[in-house]
Amino acid sequence: MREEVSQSEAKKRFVDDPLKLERLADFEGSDEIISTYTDGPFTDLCKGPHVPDTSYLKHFKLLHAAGAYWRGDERRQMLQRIYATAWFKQEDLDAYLHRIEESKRRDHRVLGKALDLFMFHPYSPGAAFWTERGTTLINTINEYLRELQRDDYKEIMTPLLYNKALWEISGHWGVYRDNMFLVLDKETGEHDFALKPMNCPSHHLLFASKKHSYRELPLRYNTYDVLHRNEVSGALSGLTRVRQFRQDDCHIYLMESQIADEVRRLTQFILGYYAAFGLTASLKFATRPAERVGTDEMWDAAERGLREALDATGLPYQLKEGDGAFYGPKIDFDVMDSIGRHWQLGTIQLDYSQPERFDLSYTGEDNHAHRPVLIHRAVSGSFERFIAILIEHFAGAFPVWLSPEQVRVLPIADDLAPHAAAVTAALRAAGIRAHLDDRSETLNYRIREAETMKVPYMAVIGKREAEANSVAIRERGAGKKQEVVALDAFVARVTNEIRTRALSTAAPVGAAQ
RNA sequence: GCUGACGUAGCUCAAAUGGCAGAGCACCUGAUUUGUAAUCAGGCGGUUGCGAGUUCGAUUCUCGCCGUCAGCUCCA
Repeated sequence: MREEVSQSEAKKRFVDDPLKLERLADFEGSDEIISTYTDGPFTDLCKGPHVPDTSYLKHFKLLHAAGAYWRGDERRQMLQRIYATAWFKQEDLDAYLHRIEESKRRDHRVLGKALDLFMFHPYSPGAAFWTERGTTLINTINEYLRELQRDDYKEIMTPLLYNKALWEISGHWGVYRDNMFLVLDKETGEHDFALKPMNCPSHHLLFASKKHSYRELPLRYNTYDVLHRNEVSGALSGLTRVRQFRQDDCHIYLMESQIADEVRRLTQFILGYYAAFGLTASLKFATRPAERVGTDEMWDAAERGLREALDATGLPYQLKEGDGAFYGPKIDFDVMDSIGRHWQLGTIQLDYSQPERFDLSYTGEDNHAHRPVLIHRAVSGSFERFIAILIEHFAGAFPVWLSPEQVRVLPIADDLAPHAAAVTAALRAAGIRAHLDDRSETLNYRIREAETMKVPYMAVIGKREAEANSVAIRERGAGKKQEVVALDAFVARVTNEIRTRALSTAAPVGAAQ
């Protein structure tokens, strides 16, 4: 039951509760309506709304308990917080719990170990070790990005370590030094160097190293360099929150008049990239935050430019007032995975500030120096986090083009191993990541292992197949349903799926006995 | 970083009230030659995360450190 009370009445009711009194004191003198809710013997101070009484909450489950700081301040006392979830219908509760279960089943930390993709070691907390299979996964994604960016982008590599003078120019030294890894310079005895936490300053140094004509713009530098951010230890979590990572980072130097066109291109580029993984994205437009650099005129121009560009794409987007970066407005890409979870991945950020700080310029048509506008762009965010999302999105069962191992060749008996080796070689020659498992284990054992490792295709080779130069294909998850096809046809089918980046395996290639 | 829980073989997990630490899988050896999700037998494998303290004795109790997890905070 809701009741609106006066300031003094509220104070009287919660006289034994110092925390509630503190909260009430915040409203002193304001016209905030103070409300309480009562259910049975329990009365709480709350803005609401609440359900009328707990009979509405028949379908609930307690989830977990944890400490939480009073008002989110780590210097304040810790309160016990109990998490629970409640739904109007049992089915809804079940569906929600099922989704939690499903998330657990797909946990990239568990699958990463089971599928032999990566590991962590206490000697380098927050930094992944990538196994051969995991490295293959990264490289495959990387190759795809390189292909997409081959024509219009200039891929560069810049140092990882910089003198603090650079970070003073960029402004990181003052505000973000605590989150940077500092390195001792033995000649000065000071921590004068730091590992880069982002790429932009180094890109600006390269840009500024020579004169640029307006004809070169937009100039797009992209990189996959390693970055380090010294996250607090308690924040680390699997691949989603790390200290060392790589971004598919890009900085675009351009004229104001080119913003709309560029943003449209970038948006299409990013959405197309997600689609290759079966991910759909929604767009968010974030405007000037309260704490920001630059003049209002600059922000007006930047927001107008970005907004017009966004409108020109014809795509729907959500407005997030005040959520922009301190140096400029941005478009964020919110991706939804196969079980309906949302992840913020890509971003397009307009920046008038850094070109100023780094005194960047290009020579215009009028033969005068002009300040370029800067766009920061990331597609996957970090590779580490993106791979974590992909692992959970696919539950480890990657489409063929992404799979670290695409085909496992299984001879039925030892005497077929030489032929199976030749088949493996033929698959590899066609650019297929194929492995031979000719251990003298039973066929069932080896099939089980290939299924467990989520290899998309098993090519079983018995006497009949060896004689006909065919393979008996078993598809991941398809059980006993096998299909015997000529080796050539199988090669054609797999290479085609790889080339087209098919998300699911193709329909049977038809008769090829 | 803060609060709490946890850390046992490569992995998943048992057990131990302070008194010789165990299984399955993996790995190795041998036998088996397999037609679509675990063949059989034997073997190897541990200062119970690290370091101190208490104790006749610590894997167990205490303290510190490292890491992981759940949250909080943070995320340029």
